[in-house]
Amino acid sequence: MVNRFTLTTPLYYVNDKPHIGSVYTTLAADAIARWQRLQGDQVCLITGCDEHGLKIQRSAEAAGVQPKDYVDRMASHFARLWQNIGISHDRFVRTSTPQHHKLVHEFYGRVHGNGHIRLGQQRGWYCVACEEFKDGVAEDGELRCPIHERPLEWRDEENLFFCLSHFQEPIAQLVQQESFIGPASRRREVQRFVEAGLRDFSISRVGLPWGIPVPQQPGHTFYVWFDALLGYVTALPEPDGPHDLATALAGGWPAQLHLIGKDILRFHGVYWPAMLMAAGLPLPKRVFGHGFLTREGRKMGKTLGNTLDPEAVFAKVGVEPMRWYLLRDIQFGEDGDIQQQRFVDLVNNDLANTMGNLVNRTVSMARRWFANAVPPQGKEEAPHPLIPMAKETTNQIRQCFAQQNLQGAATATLAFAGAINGYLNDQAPWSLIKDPDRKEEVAGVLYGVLEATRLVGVYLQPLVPEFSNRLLAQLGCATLDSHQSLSPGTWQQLTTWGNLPHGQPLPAASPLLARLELDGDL
RNA sequence: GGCUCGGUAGCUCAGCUGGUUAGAGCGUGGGAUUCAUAACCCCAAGGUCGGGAGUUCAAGUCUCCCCCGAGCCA
Repeated sequence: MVNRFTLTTPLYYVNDKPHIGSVYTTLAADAIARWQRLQGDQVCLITGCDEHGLKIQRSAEAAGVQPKDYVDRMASHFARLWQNIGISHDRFVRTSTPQHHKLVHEFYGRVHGNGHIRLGQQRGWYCVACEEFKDGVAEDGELRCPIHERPLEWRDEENLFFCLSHFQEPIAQLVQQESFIGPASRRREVQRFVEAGLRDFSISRVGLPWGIPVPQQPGHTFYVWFDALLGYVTALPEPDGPHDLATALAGGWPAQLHLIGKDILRFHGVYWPAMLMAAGLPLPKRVFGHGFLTREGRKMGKTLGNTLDPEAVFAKVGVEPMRWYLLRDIQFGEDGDIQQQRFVDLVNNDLANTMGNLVNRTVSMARRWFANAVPPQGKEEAPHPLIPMAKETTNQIRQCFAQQNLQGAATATLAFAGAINGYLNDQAPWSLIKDPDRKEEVAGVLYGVLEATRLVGVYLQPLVPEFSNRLLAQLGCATLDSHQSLSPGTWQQLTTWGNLPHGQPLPAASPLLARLELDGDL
């Protein structure tokens, strides 16, 4: 019985091309997905695009194209980027597809049938950029959205409302569970929001053609959020199979994990589970809201002109260095600052020096003194001194991934590599080898170091898969494909000491990663 | 205005239920070494733990007030 693990990134709003924040979420999700596959889980990593709403309709108008053409183009930017940087998603869902429409209708039918939809009047100031009604902004006569600093638009229209208030109690209980919202610091915020009392929210708009029509309500289309969240479910059925709720549910629902930015925590931690309750569907197990990225201490934004264009960054420094930097240096969940100098320092220190050079020096010695192959283990008088730390590291990494602590997994691996380097220096096989009588001892030392290094390569697979595979290949080992599920138990085997066969040929050493020399800005 | 989370070495941060000389990584300075990608290893300098008051035998760690930053809600 295989374990299923469905996880999602947000469905990115295609108002614009992908930005570094979306890349960050997606890289993290990819790392977790790869980890679960390595554990033998049947993983479904869902990403995609959210393509409806007034903002998109207007962007399309501004660009002088039909909304559908506009979103097609934007969605292709996302799809291509994920392809280019090796994201291992299993589904790429788009909310403007007929399959999605069908599912939204079916879902709405259930919620409506269960008595959680009512008609009401929505009056107020609306921010198109947020796609939300704002209240309490009319203090100084300046009717601007506090977030977008754009003028608000007055609305007075008949809307359908989702009766969020029906779920006050169950939602309060849900967000009280420690495991439901992570990290803990953000759970409290949501709790307070719920305690303040849940109010029904409108789920339809009138006069907005670019949206999914509401059944039996001519002129109404669904509010983007109501339709977008359902994309997670739409994504599940096989692309060429039937698209209905039953199939979707059987295909991996509920999700184990929704990975999102902290800005949309409320939608995922409150509105979404209530919607699912209203339809009588199972709830996701966990919602994790990570922090935002700044650059050199400042918010990134078009007005400041300090945004990082993902395509340009990856073209300049490659995927794996940026991936390592983001996952290793930023505590997942907290805000993080991208600093160019630190990026270069860490990539060079960690990837090129500590780990890359470790492989390089080790393989060189083994090849030189042991006929281009892995030496024998030598006399087995006592267990190898690196074994306890190897076991400890294996455990740490498992615990870290279970809590979305990607930084912890990265630094545990790094610490192990550091210990191997230290051990190597203490043993100084390059000195021992000068005494022909001690060659067997040297063999033991080098075998242990090569084997420990192999473990480093295995540990790195979910974090930096390409680098990991170059490392493993340098040791003559089979590479890993973390785009596919391993059979259960394989990870256990991979992380068992002694897996490296002696006599295995070692290819000539070449640097795993060249040190970065950045001139100019990222 | 209410609430939440932060303010610890130059930088990014660890420090659980209060208890020996406050830790790590990066950066900086020095040493050692040559197997290796001027890499690796070792050592050192550097902090009145935002400010103030209090509780306690003892506070970065608890209480109160204030200042600064980020955010949520009004």
